Amino acid sequence: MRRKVTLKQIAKELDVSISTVSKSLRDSPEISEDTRLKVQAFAKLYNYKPNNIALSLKNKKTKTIGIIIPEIVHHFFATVISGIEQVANESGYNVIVCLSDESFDKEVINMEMLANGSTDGFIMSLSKETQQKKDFHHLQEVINQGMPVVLFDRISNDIMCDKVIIDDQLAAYEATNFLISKGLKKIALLTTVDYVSVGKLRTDGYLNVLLDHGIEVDESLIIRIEDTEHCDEKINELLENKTIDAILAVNELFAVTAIKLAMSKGIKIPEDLSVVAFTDGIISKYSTPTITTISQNGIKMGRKAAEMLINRLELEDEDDEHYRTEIIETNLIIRESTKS
Amino acid sequence: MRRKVTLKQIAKELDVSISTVSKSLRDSPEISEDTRLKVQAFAKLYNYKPNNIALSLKNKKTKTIGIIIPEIVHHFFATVISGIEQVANESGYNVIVCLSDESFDKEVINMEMLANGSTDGFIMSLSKETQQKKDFHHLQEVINQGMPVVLFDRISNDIMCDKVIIDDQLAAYEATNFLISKGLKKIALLTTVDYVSVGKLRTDGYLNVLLDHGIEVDESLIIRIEDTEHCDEKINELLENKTIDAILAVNELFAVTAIKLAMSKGIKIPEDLSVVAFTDGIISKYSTPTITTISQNGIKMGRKAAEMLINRLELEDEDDEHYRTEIIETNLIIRESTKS
DNA sequence: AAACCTTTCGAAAACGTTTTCGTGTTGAAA
DNA sequence: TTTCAACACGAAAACGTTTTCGAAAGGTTT
Repeated sequence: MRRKVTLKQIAKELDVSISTVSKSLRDSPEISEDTRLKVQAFAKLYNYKPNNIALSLKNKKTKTIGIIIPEIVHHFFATVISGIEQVANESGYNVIVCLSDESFDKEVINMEMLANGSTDGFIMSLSKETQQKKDFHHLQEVINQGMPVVLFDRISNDIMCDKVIIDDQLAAYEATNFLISKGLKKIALLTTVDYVSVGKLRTDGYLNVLLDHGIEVDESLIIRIEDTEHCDEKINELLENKTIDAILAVNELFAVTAIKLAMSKGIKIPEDLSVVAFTDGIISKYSTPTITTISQNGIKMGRKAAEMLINRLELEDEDDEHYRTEIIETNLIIRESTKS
Repeated sequence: MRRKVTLKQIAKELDVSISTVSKSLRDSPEISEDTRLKVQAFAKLYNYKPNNIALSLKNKKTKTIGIIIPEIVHHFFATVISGIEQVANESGYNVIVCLSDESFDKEVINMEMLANGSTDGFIMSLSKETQQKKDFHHLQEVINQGMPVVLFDRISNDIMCDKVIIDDQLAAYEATNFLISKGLKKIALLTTVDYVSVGKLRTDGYLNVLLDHGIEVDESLIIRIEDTEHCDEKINELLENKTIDAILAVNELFAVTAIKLAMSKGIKIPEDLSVVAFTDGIISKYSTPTITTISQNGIKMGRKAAEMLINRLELEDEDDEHYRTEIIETNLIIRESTKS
């Protein structure tokens, strides 16, 4: 068990000062070639690598990005992390991941843990509970301390910081418009409860397009699903009591569940019922039929978020109070679940 | 912008020494109640929290676990991280995630980065390239330095450390046995190239069960798929040239692809062809038909790995050279893709 | 020989903690 | 009054770096 070697140990071995060793390894011109080479050779032999913690303490920079997301077992969030990690890696940053499990308290705890020196900044997506409570003091605190924060997907307009989102409202509008253009009129919406920011926006887009086409909104076609447990039940209710042409679902799970239930009732997809879902993930690509989706490029979202954060970290301009909101374009990926 | 307050600042404000402040906050009996309360009140007012980096440097412990996995956009790995994070969180540890992208070099770089003080130990799953090259010097180095390492899923017997796996061979044996018990004989195997440890083991299990039942092994029924690009092609070839009863696939993707291709050829599942897949993920649960799988509980695997690592970290027994290999039980989840 | 410059190195501070040890003050016991 | 313990606090080291500044040694210029 050969423990890591430090500058001090090298200095002692070679009978020089710590400063000399440090300078030698950083190729300082202050040091004669003789000693420089000697030190470098010795350091290489013992595989010296500077201690990151000591560097962090000295430089007041950790080269680490904190990511706080509701959950990781969710394809979209996994792709975002992947995107973040890509550009973080390119710039010599590490990422430390914390999960809030959709809990406000866990979000706060994690944030406070990481804020005490562990990271240089945050990239996060708000938990459901946080969005519901509208309590953002933990974010505000961190921002006030001068740590940059980038929010993505589940954001809040109450927080002044950089953001990266998709235009949920527009995407919902266009997707619904696509269905209407196929001659479909009775379009149901499977969405979440309104306090989830993206659910609300997608619902708004759906409502707007109906309005613009002079289609009367039938509130009973809008199903707000709180938790996935009651998903089946509520969708069943819809399918049995209403005759509908099409479904817009705010996520893959709602869509695939609806398709399965419909097919089991003898409803043909897409002949009798067209389905479009948000979030282009694994399920849509591999289910039968494959599902037409609104792509929500998580990789790109993660990359952009990381770029914005690192940009702010490297810019020592301190307080550039000009926050940006980047919008990642979506596009409709047409597959088998919609009429052609 | 109110920066974080330090002991030194509090000491200056209150006109006491740094030590007094530190001791007061840690409720040391050395300090009089007067000053103790005064300091604590002041600290609370300014929301003092000790700096993690400074603590790490002092204690030579970071309370951070390094996770290095091939990729995160993969349901199984995401669940493992989730499991790790659960117990890490319970014990006050953070996790820092690095992705190797199946590349040996990235694995080495990430490991060296984290090994220089950033983490107390590692939990990892080897990249394909690493398993192919059989070069584990980076792992050995870290272990020699006294940092504990726990390998999961993609492991190597050449490395002496704690491990947590499923019994791939047994699971493959039992799954194939299940197919045979349904009267199926011509069972194809969709597997990976042999250097992927789990692929090899699953193949072995498949071979053993055929041997035990006196079924002749038809090498042309064993399809070794290197990259997912040629997946379709190779499976098509199999379906067209051979008549088979059943398929055992070493992952969900191979299984769902095979099912789709088979159905497009008019082959009925499960009447004409039964399919069993390794890794119980999202796809199997939501595809049509749903797929019978061998559950590989990622959460449990992650939890166990984290427990083993933290155990070693907290045990200051130093070198307990007695390494364990934990086996997570699997079970067959029977769904629609197999005959009943 | 005096003054000065260059080269080469070391001492020390700094980052923010914790902890050991020393020390001054007070009160009580001798 | 002296002695001693208890109490309350501060100085300093330590963790591992980097960097500023000072200084010794040697050589060069007047």
